[in-house]
Amino acid sequence: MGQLDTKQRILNAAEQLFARQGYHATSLRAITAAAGVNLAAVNYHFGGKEGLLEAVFLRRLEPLNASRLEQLEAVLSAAEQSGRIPECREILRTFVAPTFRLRDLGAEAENFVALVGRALAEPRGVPMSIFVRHMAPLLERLHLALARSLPQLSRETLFLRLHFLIGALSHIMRCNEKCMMVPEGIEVDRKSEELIEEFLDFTTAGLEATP
Amino acid sequence: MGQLDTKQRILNAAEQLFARQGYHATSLRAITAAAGVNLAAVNYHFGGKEGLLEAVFLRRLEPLNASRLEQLEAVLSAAEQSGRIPECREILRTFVAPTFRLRDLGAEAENFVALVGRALAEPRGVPMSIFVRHMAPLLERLHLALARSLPQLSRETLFLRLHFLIGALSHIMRCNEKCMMVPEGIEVDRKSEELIEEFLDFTTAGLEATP
DNA sequence: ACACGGTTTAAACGTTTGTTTAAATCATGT
DNA sequence: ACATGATTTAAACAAACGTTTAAACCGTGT
Repeated sequence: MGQLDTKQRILNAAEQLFARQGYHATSLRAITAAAGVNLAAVNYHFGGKEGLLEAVFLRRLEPLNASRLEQLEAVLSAAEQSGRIPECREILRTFVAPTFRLRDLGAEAENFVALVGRALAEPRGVPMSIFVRHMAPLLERLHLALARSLPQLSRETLFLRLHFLIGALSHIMRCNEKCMMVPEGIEVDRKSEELIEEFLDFTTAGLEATP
Repeated sequence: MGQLDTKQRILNAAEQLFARQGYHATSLRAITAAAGVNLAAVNYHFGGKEGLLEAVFLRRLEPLNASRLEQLEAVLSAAEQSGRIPECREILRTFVAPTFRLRDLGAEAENFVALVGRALAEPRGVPMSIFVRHMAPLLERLHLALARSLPQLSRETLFLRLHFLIGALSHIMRCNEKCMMVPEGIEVDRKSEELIEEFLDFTTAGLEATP
């Protein structure tokens, strides 16, 4: 009990601080103080700062990617059974929707959303490499599915557009509140489902644009 | 001569290291060592690490934004004189093209491109706040111009889509080389002008999508 | 009651951080 | 040639970093 409790409290505190300040700018002392545990607990339970970051990622990324993969395969096989080419928008939805829906799981998960969004932007190194290691298989699967859904695009163009999409997604994910400079009197607190459709409007149009 | 030389060498080294490792992960000792100057020179010439970062930004951001603003006003007034509504793609081009063209100015400017791309992603704090301070006026101007060019969009939707665009831009700017995980045998070394058009294809289609 | 392995604790480890100091060096104008 | 102000230098500063240590603590099974 004590063990799980301590580990969980460290994970929660680290998730919040990593998301808000970044990996390098967050000290173990700040994390353990916020978690109310001893400084050495991080090295005892996670082997060090780097192991802690990986654990923070894994805790939520594993079920998230499992959900994404499951939905993707469902869309693909449903299309295949009815002899259709799967729609680009539906493929994207399997990747995008679980991400946005994380925000509805409470403030803790929202921190994770910002953290993931930031991992794609942090300098090459620890956070990026850890994240890529756990995302690469899913991304390759997605790339392949999109290539079949958009045969008119060259592989290079599709690859570029997929990265435009990833950039847009990671940016909007790390700007959960008023991080972005809103010009004046604009309400940006959309429901997650609305946000998903807004995002799909933009990105499917971009992906399907005639080259 | 000695002064300018020292300041310039510090700026170049800082630009490169900040871009590659991030602000917090780069030490003044690494910068001064790479620049071949004394450690104290940073505090003497720039007042500290934060002042150095601001100087790195300002050196290139000022002429860059001046160029962007000049082109934007040119497009707007040309459209107004001929009684047309300025095209969305041309408005975007004034903002996007000078950014991509920086990559043709040599490896040094390329580091700056990555640095700017990263500033939009770094944790809230020093780099982000410095960057926003120098970008806000231009972004408001751009937002206004797009609102006129896309009257069918609600202010909230336009605002969201503009952020999708900024996210895509900053992402592709910080992934200059093989930072992104390319699946297999895909050549992504596009010429800047090709990249601009690819980016405009994607983002104009996204912005103009029917809501 | 006792012993034992897992856990927590306080303290210290050696490094590295950004910044400061005071002396040395340089360039420049008279 | 000399004096003056700007620049560079080496050295040191306190503070904070991630990590390690050894002792104290805890619950559990015998």
